[in-house]
Amino acid sequence: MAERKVTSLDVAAKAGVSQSAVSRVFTPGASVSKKMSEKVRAAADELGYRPNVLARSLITGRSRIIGLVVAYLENQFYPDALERLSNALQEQGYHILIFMASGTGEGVDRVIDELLDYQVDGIITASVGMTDEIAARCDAAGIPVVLFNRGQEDLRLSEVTSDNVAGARKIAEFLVAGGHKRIGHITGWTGSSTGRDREAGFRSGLAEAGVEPAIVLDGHYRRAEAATAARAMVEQAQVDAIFVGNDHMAFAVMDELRVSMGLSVPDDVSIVGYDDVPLAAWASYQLTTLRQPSGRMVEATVSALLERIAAPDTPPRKIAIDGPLIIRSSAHVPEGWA
Amino acid sequence: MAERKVTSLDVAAKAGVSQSAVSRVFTPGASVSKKMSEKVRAAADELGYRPNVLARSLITGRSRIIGLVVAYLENQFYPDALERLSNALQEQGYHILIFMASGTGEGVDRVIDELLDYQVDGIITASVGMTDEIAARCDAAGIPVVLFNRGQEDLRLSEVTSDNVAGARKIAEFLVAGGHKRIGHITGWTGSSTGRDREAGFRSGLAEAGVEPAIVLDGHYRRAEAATAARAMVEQAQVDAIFVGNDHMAFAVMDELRVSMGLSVPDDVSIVGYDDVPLAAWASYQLTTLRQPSGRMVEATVSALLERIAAPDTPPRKIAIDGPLIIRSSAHVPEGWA
DNA sequence: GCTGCTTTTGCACAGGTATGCAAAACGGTG
DNA sequence: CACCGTTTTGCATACCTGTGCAAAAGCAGC
Repeated sequence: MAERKVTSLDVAAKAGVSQSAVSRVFTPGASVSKKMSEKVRAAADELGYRPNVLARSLITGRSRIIGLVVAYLENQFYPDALERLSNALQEQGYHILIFMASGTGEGVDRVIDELLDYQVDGIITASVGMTDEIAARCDAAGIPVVLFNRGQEDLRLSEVTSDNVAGARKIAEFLVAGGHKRIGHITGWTGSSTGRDREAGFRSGLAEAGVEPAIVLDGHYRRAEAATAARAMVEQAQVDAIFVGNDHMAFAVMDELRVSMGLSVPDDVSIVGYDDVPLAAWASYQLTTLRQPSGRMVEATVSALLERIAAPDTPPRKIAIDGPLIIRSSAHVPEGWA
Repeated sequence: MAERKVTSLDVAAKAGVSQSAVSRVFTPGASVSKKMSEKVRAAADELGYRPNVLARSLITGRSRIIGLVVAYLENQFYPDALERLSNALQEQGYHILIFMASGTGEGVDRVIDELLDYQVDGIITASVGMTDEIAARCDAAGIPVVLFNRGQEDLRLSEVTSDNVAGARKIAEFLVAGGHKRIGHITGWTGSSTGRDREAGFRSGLAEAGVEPAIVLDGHYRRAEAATAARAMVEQAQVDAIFVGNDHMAFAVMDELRVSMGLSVPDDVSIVGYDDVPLAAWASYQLTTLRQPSGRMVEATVSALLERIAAPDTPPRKIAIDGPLIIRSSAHVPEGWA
């Protein structure tokens, strides 16, 4: 009952030609006469033949598989990016082998090893870093890596982020112009480049206006910690505005302030996020936030990756894409900023 | 500069043994002496050797890759399920090749063909159906398929859903007990089994209490259509409660009613959803909803799939898992239901 | 029909691994 | 040491395809 797999040899026999002829018919750009092509395709269709991609990769050395490592999908930014990435790569004939790396460090390395076992043509990590050792491994194996939404000093790795420093600076200007006097910041995880860059940009933006942040707490990109931090900021530091390190946390902050504490956003406290995930535009939140242009970030990621797959000698690229501030109603809007 | 890939032959040469010995050392359950194992592993470590999974699958006929087809990731239920699926399969040594099939029908078939090209060991589709033809193809190729959160009459396909009929009936009872007189229903897409089953269960639950739905409109599982439908229900049919076909649409409905129309939920209109995605528990929504136990659904999906991979003669299974009604504050709570 | 040129085809091999089978090594007993 | 039963090892082959090379076929012109 287990139907034997139909191979190119079966097709060749049926069509009365050689196996290599069959192979050529299914290899774009190979030399085949029209008559041969028709004969072979007819036989193939009849038998239901399709080339075995795995066997093909074994000989070409290209699997057309891209490994994707992602930490968690709770933050809507990542499923959104995943969907775009998958579509973009599918269009180029590549496919995504997906791995969850819940932890950082240890777990990630094991996961990347498994990816390499699958002979992937390239690796994308979403908001996940790599150890030096594993970066060296990928480099030695000739497999290009692109960090998506995460930076790392390593020169062997490409990276695509938004311009976090400039973006956060823009937010600082916006809040200062809004007349806020006591401004707090809930950082993303300070162990991540995005978290650090946004904090740095924000501080420098404030400093330019001669302002100090009233209070800065680490939110670790987690809802619960962000909510706790927000409460502390209001109760202990009397902030009138908070820049939250990403939208995902900002929603928790808004919930905590409005629902649990009975405050008004933005009348009592202005909230600004970072990412502009789809949720930010929902009527319940109307979050003012800095947009990470995920469409363009994905484009850049894909082209940086494919470029290095096609020409391995191309040096890795570090790309930072600028994004606009999307003004909604979670923060007081200064004159002339509408 | 392109480092040659290190193969089992290289390791064999270095360790002074045969290639088959190396293979056996890396094949669990093969006959190898302790000394041999140590010698080979030492050489392998030194060279950085890891078995080529693709070459292995070519000969074993098992790729340890599972194909996952998913329509869209905007509804939080799916990223959540994807994360669980990936973790569960990873634990069993399987990995996920992911495909987006935005459209239905035509597009899905092409995508599944591509999956088959990759010699996947099994296929999971999330909220995506299959044509007869492609189901036959998978069956002929001996590749088990599990429909996740979607039913289909086809006997060759396994399926795992929540018990949509019973769940929706529970919701009907709840709303009737709550004293609602004019109850509306925004269906999920009526072209899907989940949409139809929920509608049927809901209608039968109402009927049992001698109640007719005041109005039923198709929301197509889309936010915009659900919002429009909700407005129509209130303005034209004066409903005092709406059962919305899934949480994803329910959030849009709540936004429309509360923010755009200035109504109170649940004082003016009670809202009940279906899924219990994480968002439903957020303070801004506090959505009363029927929980689809995604943890157990994923477990069932994985075991149904692996079971058929291990023993191809096992018949496909149709599994419907019961879920509890999670009572929060988006709907009036009848006496004794707390 | 013959020559020279271009296109098409077949042959044979390679890519990296797992596995059946037979030969070799091992270990214990008399 | 010879014997026999059990492990362990190596040899050879298979999995399915792409591709370099040489042979064959096609074609145009005389």
